[in-house]
Amino acid sequence: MRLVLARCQVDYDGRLTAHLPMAPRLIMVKADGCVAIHADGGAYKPLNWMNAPNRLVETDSRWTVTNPKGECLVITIDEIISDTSHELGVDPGLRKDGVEAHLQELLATDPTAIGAGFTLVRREFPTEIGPVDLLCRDAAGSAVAVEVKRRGEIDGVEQLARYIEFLNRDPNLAPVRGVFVAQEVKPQAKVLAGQRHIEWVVIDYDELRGIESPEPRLF
Amino acid sequence: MRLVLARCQVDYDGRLTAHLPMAPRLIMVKADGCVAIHADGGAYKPLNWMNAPNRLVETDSRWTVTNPKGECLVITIDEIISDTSHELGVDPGLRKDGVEAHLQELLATDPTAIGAGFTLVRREFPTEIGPVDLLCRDAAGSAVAVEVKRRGEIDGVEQLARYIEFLNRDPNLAPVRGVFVAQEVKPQAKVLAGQRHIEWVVIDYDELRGIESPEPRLF
DNA sequence: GTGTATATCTCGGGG
DNA sequence: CCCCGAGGTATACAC
Repeated sequence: MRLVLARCQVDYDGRLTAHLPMAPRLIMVKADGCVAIHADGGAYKPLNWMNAPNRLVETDSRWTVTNPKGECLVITIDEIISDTSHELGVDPGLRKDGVEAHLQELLATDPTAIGAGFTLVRREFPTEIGPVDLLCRDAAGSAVAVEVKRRGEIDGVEQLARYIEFLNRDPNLAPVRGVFVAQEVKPQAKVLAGQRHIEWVVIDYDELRGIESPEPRLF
Repeated sequence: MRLVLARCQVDYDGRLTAHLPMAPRLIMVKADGCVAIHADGGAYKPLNWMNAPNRLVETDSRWTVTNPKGECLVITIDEIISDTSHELGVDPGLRKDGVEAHLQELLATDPTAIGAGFTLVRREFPTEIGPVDLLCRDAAGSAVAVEVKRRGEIDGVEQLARYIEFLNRDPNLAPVRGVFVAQEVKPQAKVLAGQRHIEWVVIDYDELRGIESPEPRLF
């Protein structure tokens, strides 16, 4: 990883055009050739960047980064404050927990958290337009399509509505209920769900995890 | 901006839990207090990060970053390879051009670029499920909901269809036409638009800009 | 490669 | 403050 602190101006021309006036910034060049320009604020986003793969041509005062898609980043350097390189090696990678997949897994194990008497038919139940997260049967034996999200927004409701539309073509399933399950359901999503006759359930991830794998107790 | 190259292990507990095993990485601490951990690949995303505002407590071998939302990042440091700080000052900021907002603005100024005889009723016309980009009247006086995108994809058509569905409940507006406007409309979006009885128009951003603010000519 | 769904999305605007 | 939509979204994964 090469770290260059420099007073520089940056011009990007590609999916849009963008311009950064001359100022001191950090230029990061990583082992895979990608380039990012960071200001001294905002953890996440670089001001400008070019992802790998790309080609970096460097002269004294001008770096030109081009990629196969025809995008181009030009860094005009006024003054280099510091220029260092370090060998870091390949990162062993990140382990995550708590994402949607895990939520779906927990609900598959115990569908009663979605509705009393619910039983699981299948996870990732296939339809023509993609798999439904969970297909269940309710206490009365009716089919229920379940869409699981961490944050329930409007497009998730739309997605579930499409699945239900296709599932209802199967006479063995129709009529299919729809339940939208999330840790949080946005107001607009609730409105649209109402319109589409889709029910929604808010579940607590920590609680669900607690029920599924209760803390071992001494007594 | 402080740049620390170190062999470190990182544990995040907040919106999810995540773990990075011990390895050499770059730790970036910016002037606003935010922290980002970068590996030597992938321009854009840090492996782990904490956005401002937050509090950094530092001992020899352990940095603890906490924020008001209760998220927590712990960096366990095995060995510091390099630790430098630089004063960069506030960045003058990025100028962008070509984005959707500007497109919408141009079309609001001259809705005839969407359809002959079109007049603007309102930009960001509110509905229960969010604002429509433009509400117009066509030459015959019928209401037209317009969705503006840079790249017209399937979800943009869905979005417009939803708006129309809600607008049609208003007897002063119904029946509402829908026009999907973009610099480029993907084939799938065209197919769905056809199904939903939504028209689509491809507009040329440069041309539109030329019409709105023509180049001064010498003759 | 294209298309789809997710993200600790981030970021900015409007109520 | 929350809610919502855009992003040069990036990124992973299926087909």
